[in-house]
Amino acid sequence: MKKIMLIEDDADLYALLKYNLEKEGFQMVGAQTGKGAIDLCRRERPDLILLDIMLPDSDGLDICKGIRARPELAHIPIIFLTARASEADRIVGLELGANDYIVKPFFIRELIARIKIQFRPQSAPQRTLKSGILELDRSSCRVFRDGQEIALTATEFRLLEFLMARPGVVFSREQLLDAVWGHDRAVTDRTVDVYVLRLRQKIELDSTGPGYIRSVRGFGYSFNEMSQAQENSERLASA
Amino acid sequence: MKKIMLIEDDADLYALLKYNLEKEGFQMVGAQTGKGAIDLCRRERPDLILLDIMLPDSDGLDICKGIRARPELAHIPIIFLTARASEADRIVGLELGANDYIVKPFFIRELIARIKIQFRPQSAPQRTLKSGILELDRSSCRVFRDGQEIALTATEFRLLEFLMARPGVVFSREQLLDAVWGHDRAVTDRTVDVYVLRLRQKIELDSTGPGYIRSVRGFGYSFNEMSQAQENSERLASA
DNA sequence: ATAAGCGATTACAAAACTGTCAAACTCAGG
DNA sequence: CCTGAGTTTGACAGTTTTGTAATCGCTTAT
Repeated sequence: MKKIMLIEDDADLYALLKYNLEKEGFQMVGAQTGKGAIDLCRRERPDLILLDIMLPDSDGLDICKGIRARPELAHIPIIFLTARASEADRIVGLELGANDYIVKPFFIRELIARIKIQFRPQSAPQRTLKSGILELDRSSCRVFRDGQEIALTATEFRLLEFLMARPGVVFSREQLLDAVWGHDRAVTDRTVDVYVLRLRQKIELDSTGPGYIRSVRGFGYSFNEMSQAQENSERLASA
Repeated sequence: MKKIMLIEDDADLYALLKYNLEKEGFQMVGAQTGKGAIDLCRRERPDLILLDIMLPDSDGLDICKGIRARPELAHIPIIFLTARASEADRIVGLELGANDYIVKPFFIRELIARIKIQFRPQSAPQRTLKSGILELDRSSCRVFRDGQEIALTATEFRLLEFLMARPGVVFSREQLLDAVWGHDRAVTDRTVDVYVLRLRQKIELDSTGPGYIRSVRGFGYSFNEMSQAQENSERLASA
């Protein structure tokens, strides 16, 4: 459960937000004053801070700055809630390290949606390609079969990566040369055959039956799409 | 340099945004139509998408859904630009996976600030990086192996810092030059080899077997991810 | 059945890559 | 101005990777 710290001096708005956000499943802690907000933060370690800019005793912008300056708190997302709608106010707020800036009056449901965005795991760009027990990790340039690393050369890796990223699609030798070797390269298309062979020798479990790479007579090659059933049976075969 | 894709049918607004964002240092690509936006995305691989919701030929919400549905594009942040200001519209947009929702008319500078938020590294950089008995302290610019300080030069330190902060990820010599030496620097990529050599001489325990820095033939170098088991055995070996 | 066409396989020489070394260069401080 | 640490380049050798040609073997069409 996520813990949200709410710093807001208007008692009505404070209560309204507390009620609605608790109903949404958040754990709320907070203060109606800016004094000691950073210490409170250090004690409570909230997952997000909702911060009013105009507080009676201190400036929300200063609190934001203070939080961003402490390494142990700096990562906490901050959302400003404020009536200051001028361009300058917005820019300052956002450039001070806030993650969002919501102008009063606002819709509660929009606030909730924007809070959830902060908690949304921003999915990393697809790191790994998987098919059955075969796994290709783009960032580390490694390939695993059933958890065991398979050593591939750079060209082999790029070819496999290209095909695995587009399962089922058939590519001519020329297309593969363009994609993997580069448009300018002057390379015989028979070269592709050799690399497909080398890949097969390294990644296929056995030479009987259809494997990962499919030859399409007269057209080229493709990476075999695997149905769930096939994937399962293969996983068994390797065990 | 970050690449932004702008999909906006209003020619005036399109030109205005293109001009201002290019001035801000972003590389702009775009379309004034929603048709084929996803294909364009796949080709261009932008780092962020600015998306008008009301397009003459298609719905921005559908485009957003389509992008979130493709694994290779799903990670790209999307900011909606729209005149639809109703609560329902905002909620739908945000819950569809958009990262921000800006209502027209808006301030260009606010848009820029909100774009920069998307590019901001979300988690605070760690003060110290550790891997096995190797420890790098960013604030004091020092490196320790098993508590014992290792003297590194500034460039050696930056290279090690860059690699240690991204364990397992392979970088080409060119990427390393960009990151450690700076984009402008005119330096041969053989320089990287020499620094890797020197780093290895300084930080590796012995020259047998794989150490901290992995050479990936044909690609570049990476810092070896260490499993807990490896870390422990290494700690023993050094004791 | 036969020939033609195409993919699979093998072997080999050329090219590329990395680790290493030593020399040249830069630049700040004494 | 000299010195020395830090940086960069070029060269070299050992190894791996790469592309090609030649051959084999299967499939298809005649």
